[in-house]
Amino acid sequence: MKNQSIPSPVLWRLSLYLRQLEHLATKGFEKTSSRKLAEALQTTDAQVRKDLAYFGQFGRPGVGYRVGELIGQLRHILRTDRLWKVILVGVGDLGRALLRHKSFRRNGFELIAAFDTSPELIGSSVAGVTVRPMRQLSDVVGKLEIKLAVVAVPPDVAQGVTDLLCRAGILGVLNFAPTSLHAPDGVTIRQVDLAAQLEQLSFHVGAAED
Amino acid sequence: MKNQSIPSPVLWRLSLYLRQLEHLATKGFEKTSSRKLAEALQTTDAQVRKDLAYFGQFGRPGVGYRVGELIGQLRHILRTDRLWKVILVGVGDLGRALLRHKSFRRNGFELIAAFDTSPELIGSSVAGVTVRPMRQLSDVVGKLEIKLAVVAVPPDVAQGVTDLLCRAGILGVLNFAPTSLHAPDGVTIRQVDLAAQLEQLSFHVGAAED
DNA sequence: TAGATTGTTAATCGATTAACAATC
DNA sequence: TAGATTGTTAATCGATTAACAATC
Repeated sequence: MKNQSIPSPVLWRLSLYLRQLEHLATKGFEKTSSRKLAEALQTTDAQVRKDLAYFGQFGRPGVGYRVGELIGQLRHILRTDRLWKVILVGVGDLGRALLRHKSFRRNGFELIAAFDTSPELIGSSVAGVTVRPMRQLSDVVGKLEIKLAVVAVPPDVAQGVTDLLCRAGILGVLNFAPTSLHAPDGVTIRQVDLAAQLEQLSFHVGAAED
Repeated sequence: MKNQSIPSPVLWRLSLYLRQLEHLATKGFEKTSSRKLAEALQTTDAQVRKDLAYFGQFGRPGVGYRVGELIGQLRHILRTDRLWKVILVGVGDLGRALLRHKSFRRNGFELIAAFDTSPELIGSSVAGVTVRPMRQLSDVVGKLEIKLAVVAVPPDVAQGVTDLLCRAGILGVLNFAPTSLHAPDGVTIRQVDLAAQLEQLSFHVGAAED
Protein backbone atom coordinates (compact mmCIF):
# COMPACT_ATOMS: atom_id res chain seq x y z
CA MET A 1 0.00 0.00 0.00
CA LYS A 2 2.95 2.38 -0.23
CA ASN A 3 3.99 4.52 -3.18
CA GLN A 4 0.57 6.15 -3.32
CA SER A 5 2.55 9.33 -3.54
CA ILE A 6 4.10 8.78 -6.97
CA PRO A 7 2.41 11.10 -9.47
CA SER A 8 0.90 9.05 -12.26
CA PRO A 9 2.58 11.03 -15.07
CA VAL A 10 5.90 10.04 -13.50
CA LEU A 11 4.93 6.39 -13.44
CA TRP A 12 3.85 6.51 -17.03
CA ARG A 13 7.13 8.06 -18.12
CA LEU A 14 8.99 5.31 -16.30
CA SER A 15 7.53 2.88 -18.82
CA LEU A 16 8.58 5.13 -21.67
CA TYR A 17 12.12 5.42 -20.30
CA LEU A 18 12.25 1.65 -20.01
CA ARG A 19 11.11 1.25 -23.60
CA GLN A 20 13.76 3.66 -24.84
CA LEU A 21 16.49 2.04 -22.74
CA GLU A 22 15.58 -1.37 -24.15
CA HIS A 23 15.90 0.14 -27.58
CA LEU A 24 19.32 1.56 -26.72
CA ALA A 25 20.38 -1.82 -25.33
CA THR A 26 19.51 -3.65 -28.56
CA LYS A 27 21.53 -1.04 -30.44
CA GLY A 28 24.50 -1.85 -28.24
CA PHE A 29 24.70 1.33 -26.16
CA GLU A 30 26.10 0.79 -22.69
CA LYS A 31 25.48 4.19 -21.22
CA THR A 32 23.23 7.18 -21.68
CA SER A 33 22.29 10.43 -19.96
CA SER A 34 19.21 12.26 -18.78
CA ARG A 35 19.70 14.58 -21.73
CA LYS A 36 19.72 11.82 -24.33
CA LEU A 37 16.70 10.12 -22.79
CA ALA A 38 14.90 13.45 -22.67
CA GLU A 39 15.60 14.12 -26.34
CA ALA A 40 14.27 10.73 -27.40
CA LEU A 41 11.08 11.17 -25.38
CA GLN A 42 10.64 14.87 -26.07
CA THR A 43 10.89 16.01 -22.51
CA THR A 44 13.60 17.73 -20.46
CA ASP A 45 16.69 16.35 -18.76
CA ALA A 46 15.53 17.84 -15.47
CA GLN A 47 12.31 15.87 -15.70
CA VAL A 48 14.07 12.59 -16.37
CA ARG A 49 16.29 13.09 -13.33
CA LYS A 50 13.42 14.23 -11.15
CA ASP A 51 11.30 11.23 -12.16
CA LEU A 52 14.07 8.77 -11.34
CA ALA A 53 14.81 10.58 -8.07
CA TYR A 54 11.44 9.41 -6.71
CA PHE A 55 12.90 5.93 -6.57
CA GLY A 56 16.59 6.33 -5.83
CA GLN A 57 19.95 7.32 -7.26
CA PHE A 58 20.68 5.42 -10.42
CA GLY A 59 23.29 7.49 -12.21
CA ARG A 60 26.72 8.90 -11.64
CA PRO A 61 27.49 12.63 -11.83
CA GLY A 62 29.70 13.41 -14.78
CA VAL A 63 29.03 10.00 -16.30
CA GLY A 64 25.32 9.31 -16.75
CA TYR A 65 23.40 6.05 -16.48
CA ARG A 66 24.45 2.51 -17.35
CA VAL A 67 21.79 1.27 -19.74
CA GLY A 68 21.62 -2.34 -18.60
CA GLU A 69 21.61 -1.39 -14.96
CA LEU A 70 18.86 1.21 -15.32
CA ILE A 71 16.74 -1.27 -17.28
CA GLY A 72 17.05 -3.68 -14.39
CA GLN A 73 16.14 -1.05 -11.87
CA LEU A 74 13.12 0.19 -13.80
CA ARG A 75 11.88 -3.37 -14.24
CA HIS A 76 12.25 -3.85 -10.53
CA ILE A 77 10.28 -0.69 -9.79
CA LEU A 78 7.54 -1.62 -12.26
CA ARG A 79 7.62 -5.23 -10.97
CA THR A 80 8.27 -6.62 -14.40
CA ASP A 81 11.39 -8.37 -13.21
CA ARG A 82 9.10 -11.36 -12.94
CA LEU A 83 6.46 -12.94 -15.19
CA TRP A 84 2.87 -11.93 -14.45
CA LYS A 85 0.12 -14.33 -15.36
CA VAL A 86 -2.76 -12.52 -17.06
CA ILE A 87 -6.19 -13.70 -18.15
CA LEU A 88 -8.21 -12.41 -21.07
CA VAL A 89 -11.97 -12.04 -21.03
CA GLY A 90 -13.57 -11.64 -24.44
CA VAL A 91 -12.13 -13.47 -27.43
CA GLY A 92 -13.36 -11.24 -30.22
CA ASP A 93 -11.12 -9.77 -32.91
CA LEU A 94 -9.24 -7.59 -30.47
CA GLY A 95 -8.95 -10.36 -27.90
CA ARG A 96 -7.51 -12.75 -30.47
CA ALA A 97 -4.99 -10.13 -31.57
CA LEU A 98 -3.94 -9.62 -27.96
CA LEU A 99 -3.49 -13.39 -27.45
CA ARG A 100 -1.15 -13.48 -30.43
CA HIS A 101 0.69 -10.31 -29.41
CA LYS A 102 4.29 -11.17 -28.59
CA SER A 103 5.30 -7.96 -26.89
CA PHE A 104 3.43 -8.80 -23.67
CA ARG A 105 5.63 -11.80 -23.01
CA ARG A 106 8.77 -9.81 -23.75
CA ASN A 107 7.75 -7.28 -21.13
CA GLY A 108 6.89 -9.65 -18.35
CA PHE A 109 3.26 -10.55 -18.99
CA GLU A 110 1.82 -13.84 -20.13
CA LEU A 111 -1.74 -14.42 -21.22
CA ILE A 112 -2.35 -17.87 -19.79
CA ALA A 113 -6.12 -18.24 -20.05
CA ALA A 114 -8.99 -16.84 -22.09
CA PHE A 115 -12.70 -16.73 -21.37
CA ASP A 116 -15.75 -16.11 -23.51
CA THR A 117 -19.48 -16.80 -23.50
CA SER A 118 -19.76 -17.92 -27.11
CA PRO A 119 -20.32 -21.71 -27.44
CA GLU A 120 -18.58 -21.68 -30.83
CA LEU A 121 -15.41 -20.27 -29.29
CA ILE A 122 -15.30 -22.30 -26.09
CA GLY A 123 -12.89 -25.19 -26.42
CA SER A 124 -11.06 -23.69 -29.38
CA SER A 125 -7.49 -22.56 -29.08
CA VAL A 126 -5.89 -19.24 -30.04
CA ALA A 127 -2.12 -18.88 -29.99
CA GLY A 128 -1.92 -21.96 -27.78
CA VAL A 129 -4.45 -20.69 -25.26
CA THR A 130 -7.72 -22.60 -24.83
CA VAL A 131 -10.91 -20.57 -24.65
CA ARG A 132 -12.89 -21.48 -21.52
CA PRO A 133 -16.47 -20.81 -20.40
CA MET A 134 -16.99 -17.94 -17.98
CA ARG A 135 -18.03 -20.22 -15.15
CA GLN A 136 -14.45 -21.49 -14.88
CA LEU A 137 -13.11 -17.98 -14.35
CA SER A 138 -13.25 -17.77 -10.59
CA ASP A 139 -11.68 -21.17 -10.21
CA VAL A 140 -8.76 -20.48 -12.57
CA VAL A 141 -8.05 -17.10 -11.01
CA GLY A 142 -8.06 -18.58 -7.53
CA LYS A 143 -6.07 -21.72 -8.26
CA LEU A 144 -3.38 -20.02 -10.33
CA GLU A 145 -3.30 -16.92 -8.10
CA ILE A 146 -3.86 -14.58 -11.01
CA LYS A 147 -3.84 -10.85 -10.27
CA LEU A 148 -4.23 -9.23 -13.69
CA ALA A 149 -6.93 -9.36 -16.33
CA VAL A 150 -7.53 -7.88 -19.77
CA VAL A 151 -11.14 -7.07 -20.62
CA ALA A 152 -12.03 -7.06 -24.32
CA VAL A 153 -15.79 -7.53 -24.23
CA PRO A 154 -18.60 -5.31 -25.57
CA PRO A 155 -19.14 -2.16 -23.49
CA ASP A 156 -22.54 -3.16 -22.14
CA VAL A 157 -21.16 -6.22 -20.36
CA ALA A 158 -17.78 -4.75 -19.32
CA GLN A 159 -18.90 -3.62 -15.88
CA GLY A 160 -20.49 -6.99 -15.13
CA VAL A 161 -17.33 -8.80 -16.17
CA THR A 162 -15.28 -6.46 -14.00
CA ASP A 163 -17.48 -7.16 -10.97
CA LEU A 164 -16.95 -10.87 -11.56
CA LEU A 165 -13.20 -10.39 -11.87
CA CYS A 166 -13.01 -8.39 -8.65
CA ARG A 167 -14.98 -11.02 -6.77
CA ALA A 168 -12.60 -13.65 -8.09
CA GLY A 169 -9.67 -11.72 -6.63
CA ILE A 170 -8.27 -9.84 -9.63
CA LEU A 171 -6.39 -6.67 -8.57
CA GLY A 172 -5.59 -5.02 -11.90
CA VAL A 173 -7.78 -4.66 -15.00
CA LEU A 174 -6.83 -3.42 -18.43
CA ASN A 175 -10.08 -2.44 -20.10
CA PHE A 176 -10.50 -2.12 -23.87
CA ALA A 177 -14.25 -1.52 -23.75
CA PRO A 178 -15.19 2.14 -24.25
CA THR A 179 -16.81 2.39 -20.82
CA SER A 180 -15.60 3.86 -17.56
CA LEU A 181 -15.39 1.01 -15.08
CA HIS A 182 -15.86 1.09 -11.33
CA ALA A 183 -14.09 -1.24 -8.94
CA PRO A 184 -13.53 -1.51 -5.19
CA ASP A 185 -10.54 0.14 -3.51
CA GLY A 186 -7.39 -1.82 -4.05
CA VAL A 187 -8.27 -2.73 -7.62
CA THR A 188 -6.49 -0.72 -10.31
CA ILE A 189 -8.22 -0.05 -13.61
CA ARG A 190 -6.59 1.20 -16.80
CA GLN A 191 -8.63 2.04 -19.85
CA VAL A 192 -7.52 1.95 -23.45
CA ASP A 193 -10.06 3.79 -25.58
CA LEU A 194 -9.01 3.56 -29.20
CA ALA A 195 -11.75 5.83 -30.53
CA ALA A 196 -10.80 8.46 -27.94
CA GLN A 197 -7.23 8.35 -29.24
CA LEU A 198 -8.42 9.04 -32.76
CA GLU A 199 -10.62 11.84 -31.46
CA GLN A 200 -7.57 13.56 -30.04
CA LEU A 201 -6.06 13.42 -33.51
CA SER A 202 -9.14 14.70 -35.29
CA PHE A 203 -9.38 17.58 -32.86
CA HIS A 204 -5.83 18.71 -33.52
CA VAL A 205 -5.91 18.12 -37.26
CA GLY A 206 -9.32 19.71 -37.58
CA ALA A 207 -8.28 22.74 -35.55
CA ALA A 208 -5.20 23.19 -37.73
CA GLU A 209 -7.39 23.24 -40.83
CA ASP A 210 -9.31 26.33 -39.72
CA MET B 1 -3.65 26.47 -35.60
CA LYS B 2 -5.81 27.74 -32.76
CA ASN B 3 -6.84 25.90 -29.60
CA GLN B 4 -3.22 25.25 -28.73
CA SER B 5 -4.27 26.54 -25.36
CA ILE B 6 -6.56 23.68 -24.40
CA PRO B 7 -4.83 21.54 -21.76
CA SER B 8 -4.52 18.00 -23.03
CA PRO B 9 -6.12 16.42 -19.93
CA VAL B 10 -9.20 18.50 -20.71
CA LEU B 11 -9.27 17.28 -24.28
CA TRP B 12 -8.93 13.70 -23.19
CA ARG B 13 -11.79 14.03 -20.73
CA LEU B 14 -13.95 15.47 -23.51
CA SER B 15 -13.76 12.08 -25.20
CA LEU B 16 -14.68 10.36 -21.96
CA TYR B 17 -17.66 12.67 -21.45
CA LEU B 18 -18.78 11.93 -24.98
CA ARG B 19 -18.53 8.19 -24.39
CA GLN B 20 -20.59 8.46 -21.23
CA LEU B 21 -23.19 10.68 -22.87
CA GLU B 22 -23.55 8.20 -25.74
CA HIS B 23 -24.11 5.54 -23.12
CA LEU B 24 -26.78 7.66 -21.42
CA ALA B 25 -28.43 8.30 -24.78
CA THR B 26 -28.76 4.59 -25.56
CA LYS B 27 -30.29 4.13 -22.13
CA GLY B 28 -32.88 6.75 -23.00
CA PHE B 29 -31.78 9.59 -20.74
CA GLU B 30 -32.57 13.03 -22.10
CA LYS B 31 -30.75 15.16 -19.60
CA THR B 32 -27.90 14.92 -17.16
CA SER B 33 -25.79 17.14 -14.92
CA SER B 34 -22.15 17.87 -14.24
CA ARG B 35 -22.54 15.95 -11.02
CA LYS B 36 -23.84 12.81 -12.68
CA LEU B 37 -21.17 12.92 -15.37
CA ALA B 38 -18.53 13.45 -12.71
CA GLU B 39 -19.72 10.46 -10.72
CA ALA B 40 -19.63 8.19 -13.74
CA LEU B 41 -16.11 9.29 -14.66
CA GLN B 42 -14.81 9.54 -11.11
CA THR B 43 -14.03 13.22 -11.21
CA THR B 44 -15.71 16.32 -9.76
CA ASP B 45 -18.65 18.34 -10.99
CA ALA B 46 -16.50 21.47 -10.97
CA GLN B 47 -14.05 19.84 -13.35
CA VAL B 48 -16.76 18.79 -15.78
CA ARG B 49 -18.10 22.33 -15.90
CA LYS B 50 -14.65 23.88 -16.17
CA ASP B 51 -13.69 21.54 -18.99
CA LEU B 52 -16.82 22.37 -20.97
CA ALA B 53 -16.35 26.08 -20.27
CA TYR B 54 -13.24 26.07 -22.47
CA PHE B 55 -15.55 25.66 -25.42
CA GLY B 56 -18.75 27.47 -24.57
CA GLN B 57 -21.92 27.35 -22.52
CA PHE B 58 -23.78 24.13 -23.05
CA GLY B 59 -25.98 23.76 -20.03
CA ARG B 60 -28.73 25.60 -18.23
CA PRO B 61 -28.47 26.67 -14.59
CA GLY B 62 -30.88 24.75 -12.42
CA VAL B 63 -31.53 22.24 -15.18
CA GLY B 64 -28.31 20.64 -16.42
CA TYR B 65 -27.36 19.45 -19.90
CA ARG B 66 -29.49 17.96 -22.64
CA VAL B 67 -27.79 14.69 -23.52
CA GLY B 68 -28.39 14.70 -27.27
CA GLU B 69 -27.42 18.32 -27.59
CA LEU B 70 -24.18 17.95 -25.65
CA ILE B 71 -23.25 14.87 -27.69
CA GLY B 72 -23.64 16.98 -30.82
CA GLN B 73 -21.55 19.76 -29.41
CA LEU B 74 -18.76 17.51 -28.22
CA ARG B 75 -18.67 15.77 -31.59
CA HIS B 76 -18.43 19.17 -33.21
CA ILE B 77 -15.54 20.17 -30.95
CA LEU B 78 -13.71 16.88 -31.52
CA ARG B 79 -14.53 17.10 -35.25
CA THR B 80 -16.19 13.74 -35.27
CA ASP B 81 -19.38 15.22 -36.66
CA ARG B 82 -18.00 14.03 -39.96
CA LEU B 83 -16.39 10.79 -41.19
CA TRP B 84 -12.58 10.78 -41.22
CA LYS B 85 -10.83 8.51 -43.69
CA VAL B 86 -7.98 6.67 -42.03
CA ILE B 87 -5.28 4.39 -43.43
CA LEU B 88 -3.62 1.51 -41.67
CA VAL B 89 0.02 0.62 -42.09
CA GLY B 90 0.98 -2.86 -40.92
CA VAL B 91 -1.49 -5.71 -41.32
CA GLY B 92 -0.27 -8.04 -38.57
CA ASP B 93 -2.51 -9.49 -35.88
CA LEU B 94 -3.18 -6.13 -34.31
CA GLY B 95 -3.70 -4.43 -37.67
CA ARG B 96 -6.24 -7.05 -38.71
CA ALA B 97 -8.10 -6.65 -35.43
CA LEU B 98 -8.23 -2.90 -35.96
CA LEU B 99 -9.60 -3.34 -39.50
CA ARG B 100 -12.40 -5.48 -38.11
CA HIS B 101 -13.06 -3.17 -35.18
CA LYS B 102 -16.51 -1.66 -35.51
CA SER B 103 -16.24 1.07 -32.92
CA PHE B 104 -14.08 3.29 -35.16
CA ARG B 105 -16.84 3.67 -37.67
CA ARG B 106 -19.39 4.38 -34.98
CA ASN B 107 -17.22 7.22 -33.72
CA GLY B 108 -16.52 8.92 -37.01
CA PHE B 109 -13.48 7.09 -38.36
CA GLU B 110 -13.25 4.74 -41.31
CA LEU B 111 -10.26 2.59 -42.17
CA ILE B 112 -10.37 2.81 -45.95
CA ALA B 113 -6.98 1.43 -46.97
CA ALA B 114 -4.30 -0.84 -45.57
CA PHE B 115 -0.63 -1.18 -46.46
CA ASP B 116 1.98 -3.81 -45.78
CA THR B 117 5.29 -5.02 -47.16
CA SER B 118 4.52 -8.74 -47.03
CA PRO B 119 3.94 -10.22 -50.53
CA GLU B 120 1.63 -12.85 -49.06
CA LEU B 121 -0.65 -10.19 -47.61
CA ILE B 122 -0.67 -7.77 -50.51
CA GLY B 123 -3.79 -8.20 -52.61
CA SER B 124 -5.69 -10.00 -49.87
CA SER B 125 -8.67 -8.45 -48.22
CA VAL B 126 -9.46 -7.98 -44.53
CA ALA B 127 -12.90 -6.81 -43.45
CA GLY B 128 -13.49 -5.57 -46.98
CA VAL B 129 -10.26 -3.56 -47.16
CA THR B 130 -7.64 -4.60 -49.71
CA VAL B 131 -4.03 -4.74 -48.55
CA ARG B 132 -1.79 -2.67 -50.81
CA PRO B 133 1.96 -2.42 -51.28
CA MET B 134 3.75 0.44 -49.53
CA ARG B 135 4.66 2.14 -52.80
CA GLN B 136 0.99 3.04 -53.35
CA LEU B 137 0.81 4.82 -50.01
CA SER B 138 1.75 8.32 -51.07
CA ASP B 139 -0.60 8.19 -54.04
CA VAL B 140 -3.61 6.99 -52.05
CA VAL B 141 -3.04 9.56 -49.30
CA GLY B 142 -2.74 12.35 -51.84
CA LYS B 143 -5.65 11.37 -54.08
CA LEU B 144 -8.12 10.67 -51.28
CA GLU B 145 -6.87 13.57 -49.16
CA ILE B 146 -6.29 11.38 -46.14
CA LYS B 147 -5.13 13.09 -42.97
CA LEU B 148 -5.01 10.28 -40.40
CA ALA B 149 -3.02 7.06 -40.18
CA VAL B 150 -2.74 4.14 -37.79
CA VAL B 151 0.71 2.58 -37.49
CA ALA B 152 0.81 -1.08 -36.41
CA VAL B 153 4.24 -2.17 -37.64
CA PRO B 154 7.22 -3.56 -35.69
CA PRO B 155 9.00 -0.94 -33.58
CA ASP B 156 12.20 -0.90 -35.63
CA VAL B 157 10.42 0.29 -38.76
CA ALA B 158 7.83 2.57 -37.09
CA GLN B 159 9.90 5.76 -37.41
CA GLY B 160 10.62 5.08 -41.08
CA VAL B 161 6.94 4.50 -41.79
CA THR B 162 6.09 7.70 -39.93
CA ASP B 163 8.57 9.70 -42.03
CA LEU B 164 6.94 8.28 -45.14
CA LEU B 165 3.47 9.17 -43.86
CA CYS B 166 4.48 12.73 -43.04
CA ARG B 167 6.00 13.21 -46.49
CA ALA B 168 2.76 11.93 -48.00
CA GLY B 169 0.81 14.59 -46.12
CA ILE B 170 -0.58 12.74 -43.11
CA LEU B 171 -1.25 15.09 -40.17
CA GLY B 172 -2.21 12.69 -37.38
CA VAL B 173 -0.67 9.35 -36.47
CA LEU B 174 -1.90 6.77 -33.98
CA ASN B 175 1.09 4.61 -33.15
CA PHE B 176 0.83 1.09 -31.70
CA ALA B 177 4.54 0.34 -31.93
CA PRO B 178 6.32 0.64 -28.58
CA THR B 179 8.60 3.41 -29.82
CA SER B 180 8.53 7.16 -29.31
CA LEU B 181 8.03 8.71 -32.72
CA HIS B 182 9.25 12.05 -33.98
CA ALA B 183 7.41 14.11 -36.57
CA PRO B 184 7.56 17.65 -37.97
CA ASP B 185 5.56 20.47 -36.41
CA GLY B 186 1.93 20.31 -37.39
CA VAL B 187 1.79 16.53 -37.23
CA THR B 188 0.14 15.09 -34.12
CA ILE B 189 1.29 11.75 -32.75
CA ARG B 190 -0.53 9.59 -30.21
CA GLN B 191 1.03 6.47 -28.85
CA VAL B 192 -0.78 3.42 -27.49
CA ASP B 193 1.69 1.28 -25.59
CA LEU B 194 -0.08 -1.84 -24.38
CA ALA B 195 2.86 -3.19 -22.40
CA ALA B 196 3.22 0.17 -20.65
CA GLN B 197 -0.43 -0.09 -19.61
CA LEU B 198 0.16 -3.47 -18.04
CA GLU B 199 3.27 -2.11 -16.33
CA GLN B 200 1.15 0.53 -14.61
CA LEU B 201 -0.99 -2.29 -13.28
CA SER B 202 1.91 -4.44 -12.11
CA PHE B 203 3.41 -1.46 -10.32
CA HIS B 204 0.24 -0.79 -8.36
CA VAL B 205 -0.60 -4.42 -7.69
CA GLY B 206 3.00 -5.22 -6.79
CA ALA B 207 3.26 -2.24 -4.46
CA ALA B 208 0.05 -3.28 -2.70
CA GLU B 209 1.48 -6.73 -2.05
CA ASP B 210 4.35 -5.39 0.05
C1' DT C 1 42.67 19.07 -13.73
C1' DA C 2 38.63 20.50 -16.82
C1' DG C 3 34.34 19.09 -18.64
C1' DA C 4 30.26 16.68 -17.99
C1' DT C 5 26.33 15.24 -15.64
C1' DT C 6 24.11 13.93 -11.59
C1' DG C 7 20.65 14.65 -7.52
C1' DT C 8 18.12 18.15 -5.31
C1' DT C 9 16.29 22.57 -3.84
C1' DA C 10 13.77 26.65 -4.93
C1' DA C 11 10.95 29.19 -8.41
C1' DT C 12 7.57 28.91 -11.84
C1' DC C 13 3.94 27.38 -14.10
C1' DG C 14 -0.44 25.07 -14.89
C1' DA C 15 -4.33 22.35 -13.47
C1' DT C 16 -7.81 21.23 -10.01
C1' DT C 17 -10.95 22.47 -6.48
C1' DA C 18 -13.96 25.42 -3.80
C1' DA C 19 -17.18 28.86 -3.59
C1' DC C 20 -20.91 31.61 -5.11
C1' DA C 21 -23.73 34.89 -7.76
C1' DA C 22 -26.69 34.24 -11.65
C1' DT C 23 -30.46 31.76 -13.49
C1' DC C 24 -33.74 28.33 -14.66
C1' DT D 1 -41.31 30.86 -4.88
C1' DA D 2 -37.73 27.28 -3.37
C1' DG D 3 -34.48 24.06 -4.93
C1' DA D 4 -31.20 22.88 -8.21
C1' DT D 5 -27.42 23.58 -11.12
C1' DT D 6 -24.88 26.34 -14.13
C1' DG D 7 -20.63 29.33 -15.53
C1' DT D 8 -16.85 31.63 -13.58
C1' DT D 9 -13.61 33.70 -10.35
C1' DA D 10 -10.33 33.13 -6.73
C1' DA D 11 -7.66 29.89 -3.80
C1' DT D 12 -5.24 25.72 -3.57
C1' DC D 13 -2.68 22.21 -4.93
C1' DG D 14 0.64 19.64 -7.66
C1' DA D 15 3.84 19.12 -11.41
C1' DT D 16 7.50 21.01 -14.29
C1' DT D 17 11.50 23.73 -14.98
C1' DA D 18 15.67 26.21 -13.74
C1' DA D 19 19.69 26.48 -11.29
C1' DC D 20 23.65 24.80 -9.00
C1' DA D 21 26.63 22.48 -5.63
C1' DA D 22 28.47 17.89 -5.49
C1' DT D 23 31.00 14.48 -7.88
C1' DC D 24 32.91 11.53 -11.30
